Amino acid sequence: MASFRRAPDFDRKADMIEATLDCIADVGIQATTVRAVAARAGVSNGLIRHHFESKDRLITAAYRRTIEMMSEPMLAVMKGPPQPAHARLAGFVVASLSGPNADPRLLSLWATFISQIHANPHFAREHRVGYAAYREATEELIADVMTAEGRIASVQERRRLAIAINAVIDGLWLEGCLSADEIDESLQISIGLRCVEALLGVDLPDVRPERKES
Amino acid sequence: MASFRRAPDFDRKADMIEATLDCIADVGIQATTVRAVAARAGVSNGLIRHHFESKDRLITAAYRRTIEMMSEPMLAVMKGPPQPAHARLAGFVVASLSGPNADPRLLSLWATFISQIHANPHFAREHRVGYAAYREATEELIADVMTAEGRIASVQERRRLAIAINAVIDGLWLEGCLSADEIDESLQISIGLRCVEALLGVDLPDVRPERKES
DNA sequence: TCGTCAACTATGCAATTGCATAACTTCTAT
DNA sequence: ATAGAAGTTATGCAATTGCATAGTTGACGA
Repeated sequence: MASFRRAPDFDRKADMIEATLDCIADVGIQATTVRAVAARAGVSNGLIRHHFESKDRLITAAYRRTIEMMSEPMLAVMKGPPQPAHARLAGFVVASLSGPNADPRLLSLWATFISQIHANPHFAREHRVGYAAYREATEELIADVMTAEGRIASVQERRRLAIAINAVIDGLWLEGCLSADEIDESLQISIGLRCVEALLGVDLPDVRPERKES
Repeated sequence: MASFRRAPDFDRKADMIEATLDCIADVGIQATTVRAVAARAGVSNGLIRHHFESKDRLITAAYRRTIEMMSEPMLAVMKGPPQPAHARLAGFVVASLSGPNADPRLLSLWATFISQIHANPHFAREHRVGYAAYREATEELIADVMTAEGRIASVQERRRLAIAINAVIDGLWLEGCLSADEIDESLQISIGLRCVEALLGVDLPDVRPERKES
């Protein structure tokens, strides 16, 4: 029979998940069949079934990976080098609206999963968990800024602000991805920063998006 | 053969589009087959093919209908009774975040189509046209407010503001629909109004969401 | 009344799809 | 070495799906 090479070092499961995401982003969820994913991953279709209990599990894994990608800016800010609170918040805004996050491909993926949230309990779970963590992190950022300002915000107030700020960032991200060819990225960023400043009643430092290492 | 009733009065094509939307919102785009739609519409599956050139056309028609629904608040404000500019803008914000627009079902539909925009040229077209009209209307609202304030905004400035305001509203809408059971609608509205005020540097009148006639 | 056209149903088919199964290959522990 | 476990391929099947086709029914003008 045909020969093959094993891939014990780099995880082939991750390859398949990546192929799934490519497939969904390129041709949509409907055309994302087990065979199509297998072809992209360069493996036989049987192998997918070997690594994933079912197609649904594969797609769910792809969703989890998407959430992971989208949470990266937040994680980078939270776990990065210590910074003043204001700079951290500004950095979060910038990272959310530029770099890998500003990719239309990511929007396609996100929209695909969001659209199925209420039709697929697995998705609903992944979403709930991911979003809660996201909002809590935002609340923490806000609380730090408030503390640095010498102000005190109640729990409700912090939550309200977190909702508002997340909404603004999400909306700008959405618009930026949807018309990536028309809308200037740095414009989105400055709008985002200005909105956050207005919502919190603070001044944020001018942060430039980091240049990616080539 | 089985008997049937003709429906010349009310448009059966619209019925099928509605059934398609129900189907997509309920069970997702993948489970939205011609047969499933036909069953929901209470017709034979052959009839769908009779009225629509292909399944793709049916889905595209459903997308157009969705855009139509989402544009309704804007249309209502633009074509409604004459109001002061500030009230019109406020009314637009409120209508966008409450009433039929705050329905999670609408989010599912929107996300479904958005996710396929770049995989389906028909969708891309529908989206581009619909969104351009939407942003232009927002720009008009903004220009009117500026005029009423005795201020003058350049074309670039108006466009920038329209992008920002649309982003804020979209983001709040998104968040509201995604966690409709956790987030208070009137809170979203007040956040939206406050953001718009901050972005434009104006005060908006306090507008309550209109009670729908029962 | 009757013919004719559009609305509508019923049925079938070729292609696709998720999944199962069996066979083969590589790796690793002993 | 060697056996067994795990990775991998190839193949097949039952179910589904979009679409085509043929036939049936109702509306309506002449």
